[in-house]
Amino acid sequence: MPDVIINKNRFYNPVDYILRQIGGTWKAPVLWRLKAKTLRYSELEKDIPHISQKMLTKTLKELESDGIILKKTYASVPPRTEYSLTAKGKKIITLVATIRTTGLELMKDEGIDYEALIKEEKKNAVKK
Amino acid sequence: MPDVIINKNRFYNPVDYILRQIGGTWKAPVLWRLKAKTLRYSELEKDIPHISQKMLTKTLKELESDGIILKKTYASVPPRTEYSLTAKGKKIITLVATIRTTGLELMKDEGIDYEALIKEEKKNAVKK
DNA sequence: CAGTATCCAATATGATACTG
DNA sequence: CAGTATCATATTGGATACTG
Repeated sequence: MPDVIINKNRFYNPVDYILRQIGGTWKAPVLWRLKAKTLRYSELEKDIPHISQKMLTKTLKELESDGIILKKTYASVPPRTEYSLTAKGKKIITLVATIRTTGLELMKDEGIDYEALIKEEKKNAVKK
Repeated sequence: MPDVIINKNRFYNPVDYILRQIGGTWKAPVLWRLKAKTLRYSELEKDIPHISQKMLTKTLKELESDGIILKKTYASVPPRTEYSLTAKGKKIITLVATIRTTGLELMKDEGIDYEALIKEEKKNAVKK
């Protein structure tokens, strides 16, 4: 498999090319929440468990510079910023969904019904 | 999305669960070569560009401990070791193939025909 | 609200030398 | 042949304090 240079970056193969854009801990959680809607910085921060402010900022910057999300800033007071998927982002979210499905399957092989856990979580959130 | 603990490891979501097993630079290149055949350590090392001996060893260990590949050692002289995909590995290679396909598509969007590059490389290898 | 800046620990990767 | 061991660097991620 030959190397390829795209935008001054060297990739070893097509999987490398994808994983450098959506790999790591935080890309997928952000993209997943932007799947169907535009969200503000603070909404993403509130909705993604464990993410630090630094990692959210960094992740958003990289996704934007890779052309996967679009950032819109409104010069209101206080300032407002909204993030949404680009056309490329919409292609990529399909892949994320596939990875997620395989994850659910392999978890099931380990005896874990993850989607049931999500329902549980929602129920408890409502109770509160 | 709730956390999940599998084999003493905490995962944030199903994508995290998958990427911790096949993410990074070297998992996919190794798996891709084991897709249809059993290979020896030295064959993998020869066939994967840029990989260091240390990273190959580490990658093989992690894939084995995650139940994705099987290691067979033959006590001949000199010793021989063969690696192959497990049932779980075969499920995972399907996903790797999908990631690869998306990678090829996005590369094409950047104006790069990666599969043509592979053919070129093969031709040059034969000429030599 | 939407970030920067700084310090720190852990992990990923590479380079080189050595071994049962 | 199939690895270990060691040293070094870069990147990832967390914690905390600060800002237009």
